[in-house]
Amino acid sequence: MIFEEEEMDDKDEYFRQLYALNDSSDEEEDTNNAREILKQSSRPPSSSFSVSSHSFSARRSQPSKTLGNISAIHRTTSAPASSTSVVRETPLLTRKSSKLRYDISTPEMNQTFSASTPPTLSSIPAPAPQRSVSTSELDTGPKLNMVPSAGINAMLSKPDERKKRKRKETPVILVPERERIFAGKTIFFIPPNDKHSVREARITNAMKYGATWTKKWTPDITHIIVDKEYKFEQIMGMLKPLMKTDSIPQNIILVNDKYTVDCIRDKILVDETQSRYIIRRDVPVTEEQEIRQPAEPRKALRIQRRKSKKDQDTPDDHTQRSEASTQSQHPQDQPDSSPGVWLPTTNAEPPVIVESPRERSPMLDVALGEGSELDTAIAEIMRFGDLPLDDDDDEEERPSSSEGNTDPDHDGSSEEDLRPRRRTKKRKKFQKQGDANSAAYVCMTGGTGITDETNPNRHTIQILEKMSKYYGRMSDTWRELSYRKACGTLRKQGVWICTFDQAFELPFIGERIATKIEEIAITGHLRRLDNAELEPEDHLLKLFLGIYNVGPVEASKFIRAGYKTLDDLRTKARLTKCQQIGLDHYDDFATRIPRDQMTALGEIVKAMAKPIDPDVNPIIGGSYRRGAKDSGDIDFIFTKPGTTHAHDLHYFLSSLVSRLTSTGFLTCALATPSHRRDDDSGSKWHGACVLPGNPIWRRIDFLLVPESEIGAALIYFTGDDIFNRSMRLLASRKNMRLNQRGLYKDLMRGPGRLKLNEGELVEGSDEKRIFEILGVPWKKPENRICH
DNA sequence: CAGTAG
DNA sequence: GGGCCTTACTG
DNA sequence: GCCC
Repeated sequence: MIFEEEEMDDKDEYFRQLYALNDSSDEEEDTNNAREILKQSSRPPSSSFSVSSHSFSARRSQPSKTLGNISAIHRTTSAPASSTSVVRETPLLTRKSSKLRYDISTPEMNQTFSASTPPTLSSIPAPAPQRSVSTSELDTGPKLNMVPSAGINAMLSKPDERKKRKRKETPVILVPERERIFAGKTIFFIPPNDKHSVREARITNAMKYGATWTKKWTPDITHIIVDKEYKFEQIMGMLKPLMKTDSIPQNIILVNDKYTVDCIRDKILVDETQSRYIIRRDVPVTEEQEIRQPAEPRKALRIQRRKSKKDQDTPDDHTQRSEASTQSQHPQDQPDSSPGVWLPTTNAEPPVIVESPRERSPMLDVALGEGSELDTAIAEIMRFGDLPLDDDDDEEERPSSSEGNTDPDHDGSSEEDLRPRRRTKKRKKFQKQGDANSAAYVCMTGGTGITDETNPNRHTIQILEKMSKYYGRMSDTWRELSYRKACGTLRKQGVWICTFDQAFELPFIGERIATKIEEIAITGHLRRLDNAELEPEDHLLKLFLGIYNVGPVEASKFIRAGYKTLDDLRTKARLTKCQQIGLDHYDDFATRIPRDQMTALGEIVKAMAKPIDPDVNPIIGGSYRRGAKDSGDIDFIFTKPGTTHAHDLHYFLSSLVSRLTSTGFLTCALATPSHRRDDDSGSKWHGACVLPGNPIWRRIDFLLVPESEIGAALIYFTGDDIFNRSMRLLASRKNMRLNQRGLYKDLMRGPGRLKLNEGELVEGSDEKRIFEILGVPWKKPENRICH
């Protein structure tokens, strides 16, 4: 499988070509594709909600930090396995190892990659690239075809420009032609991506042995290889929309993930009808039974938990109920119409797992360390798969796993295995010190810089965000908050979260949201939301809430008053001045500001500020500082060296406002420091502005910040608000207080965190110091996106 | 004070 | 069972 | 809704 010495020169180019192929099938595409599949499933397989990956929870619930799990890796690496000694799984191990910078025992591979593997951080997508994914792109998505040797030879003859492309994938090295057992075979993997390290290895291996890997449904598919956690019904739910038939064509071999491994081991296309390759069916359960068919005792607790609380909801219990009812579908609803053809033995018992040591279990654990470690860790996990592939044999590895613990918490390791599931895990994993559990503070982990465009969970996030907004409209503050936090968690995941178990393990995702995540992953949408947005009042609420200075209370009043349109409000409703403006420019304020316009607005203000006081330093905060590609409004922070009070800058603000107003840049004032309290509190100015040549009014905020408070102010006005709130909560748990002016210590709080004194100012001017003092790993603005 | 916004 | 950020401004 |  390794090239001869004389071929080495060409190898780089060969790799380059392969990389090109791999790259083109990167991230967004395959996850998108995967989702497309699910999305097209008009009706989720009834069993879908009972599918869970036990293996996953099993592995995930182990407290060890996989990234630090050296021993496990080595063990696997050095244990060639009895039954699987065949295939060289080295690519996987090598890949992991190189990423993790562990030395491993595969010299030739090492030499190939250790030097060229880019630093982990470089694999984080740039914050702002706007890579839009079009469906056409998907449809025409390149297909990896490693088969034609002529093409390969052609590739091999271009040794130049080898450095142009960054290597990010393990190259596929074809075995000698006669050994290519999969030559001419086109394989469709489920899930149709290589985001999971083990699946990736499987795909790579298959390609090494001549397979063509396709991510989209094509007529020439010969094999479908399914990850073992998928049940038959679930697969059919995914495939039917693709195939446009109710059954899998007879010429297609559908088998589980053992198949390719065995084929490669035996160097032959093994008999696919063996029971060990059969995709399991869901064991039918009665309605009364737990939806998630417990297959392991470990699950018992969760089941109990799921059953337990049937809510004390007030605002939306009707929908809650409907939601619950829709969930209890019966697996047997699912028509057994599914084809028997490809299933050699219908309803065969799940094959006994014979295999033992396979590829090492993927490192799915979100090792959320702290400090710079965090980003590295996140970068690491981003490469790994989205689904558990291993189970069964994971258990044994556990003890050793817990030793290679890179996590900051060294305490309480005793309880880990006793504590069932995530209680243990979440706490262990994120806990940092006694008083402040990091899991509760998003600010500890921040964002990853994974952009919306490339995030494998972006579709889920979109829907959950809609849920959040829906609850916001319903004035259900806390559910709104919960959903936003859950979105923040998902946003940080580099892998597609598509099962309940996966989701449930994550911070801020409880059973209810986890259930929804799975539903979204499988069906592509959320019935709860579909219903919610059908509510007639919701439409109006959404409409009225779009008005600046109209919140849930006002909007509800409008609705109760019988207003149906914005025109109704214009003509009939009594509005405040600000609301009037908000209404007049309803569409304007709803329009996002592209980043280049943000910059342009910034230049105008800066140009105006300069002559007033060249020492004043204008900073654009908000989402712009976080690197957003567009923003809802523009925030300016004005600070000046030597200042200690906002008052020191009042002259500047009034001059600036007056000048900008006279040029027509500022179009109105919405909230300005009225000196009703004549302390120097008036430090902010809200209004609207226009970019010359553009009629759209934009919301603009000015904030005066003395130099002594600039650090705290930057934090505050950079946000995002979830990040801020979490940071402040963390501060308060440490008997401190964080606001836009500074970080204060020795704060006394009474019952209900009631503030008893002001506390003593510890830091206000240095943004990083505030992070430090709070024990929060420094986050660049673009990594503070938490909602 | 409630409501809204940041 | 209770907390869930904190401050500023408006009317 | 999640977390303690």
